Amino acid sequence: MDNKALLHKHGLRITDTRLAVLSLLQNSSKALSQSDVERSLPQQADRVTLFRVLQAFEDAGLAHKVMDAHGVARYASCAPTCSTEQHQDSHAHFHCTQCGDVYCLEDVELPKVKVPKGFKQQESHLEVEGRCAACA
Amino acid sequence: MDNKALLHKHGLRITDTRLAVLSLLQNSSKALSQSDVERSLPQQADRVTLFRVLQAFEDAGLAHKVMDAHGVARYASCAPTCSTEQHQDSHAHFHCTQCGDVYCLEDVELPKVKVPKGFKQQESHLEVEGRCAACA
DNA sequence: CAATATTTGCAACCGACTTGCAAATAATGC
DNA sequence: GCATTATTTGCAAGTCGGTTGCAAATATTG
Repeated sequence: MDNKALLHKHGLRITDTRLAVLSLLQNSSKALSQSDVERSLPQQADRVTLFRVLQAFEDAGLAHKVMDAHGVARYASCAPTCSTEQHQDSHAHFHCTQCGDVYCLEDVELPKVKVPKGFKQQESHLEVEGRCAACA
Repeated sequence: MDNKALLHKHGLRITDTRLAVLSLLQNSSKALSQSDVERSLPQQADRVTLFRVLQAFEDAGLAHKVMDAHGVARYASCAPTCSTEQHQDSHAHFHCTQCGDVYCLEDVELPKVKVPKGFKQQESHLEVEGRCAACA
């Protein structure tokens, strides 16, 4: 399925910016921040637009958001099984504490955890911190 | 050991603000953001001072920092075994995606993870997301 | 109590995030 | 293809957390 169909399937209108951001995410090995996207985008687009595009992707289940070590949001394209209702996101992430880059790691089996009474568990991920190859 | 001695042991001068922030962290079941601290502090203190106090605590191994679901730094007092060189922080945290509160969970055994060549692993923690009792 | 090193408060700045609103544009039906 | 409608975009502007430089206040030491 091409990306136009993918956008349509998730109820989003097809625009140049959305198509470009979507392929950017799909072709990246790392999770990208909004300013990463802004810098790498072939065309130029307003920051607010990029903010809303990424937000729309997350809401639509096209991307998920992960906070980097500096508290900045980064986005990575979702597995095809993600939907609006249920993000499939139980993998592990590596966070470089120096440059802030976030990498998806191989899937690992996460331990089950007890939460206090009344708490609702949704998803969980393992966060590994350290230095990436470039910063180590 | 009282908190004055604790500060001294970690190489920090004893000030009213530091003592107050330290007990605040020790008596909280949740990790506190800088503005949480500012609001809960019996005395008033400049936000820059609180920023630096929390930063000093982290550097000294008196508190650790964890990012909440909104990318805001939150601090929790360290186990007595923490030091400047090595934070003991392999437990799990619960992040409420609505109010942003962060709770420490019981210790769990974390799975070992392979990281790409050249990457240096430092610490890792399990992040469980969902809604806390108040928000669910 | 004096000398010194640290800590504090203030002003000020940065970057990420966010909203309201009007203009531009994609989708829909004819 | 064209008009209508609902969405998306860009701009202005504001919020908030994080951060630094510097001078005044304060803790420690002898």
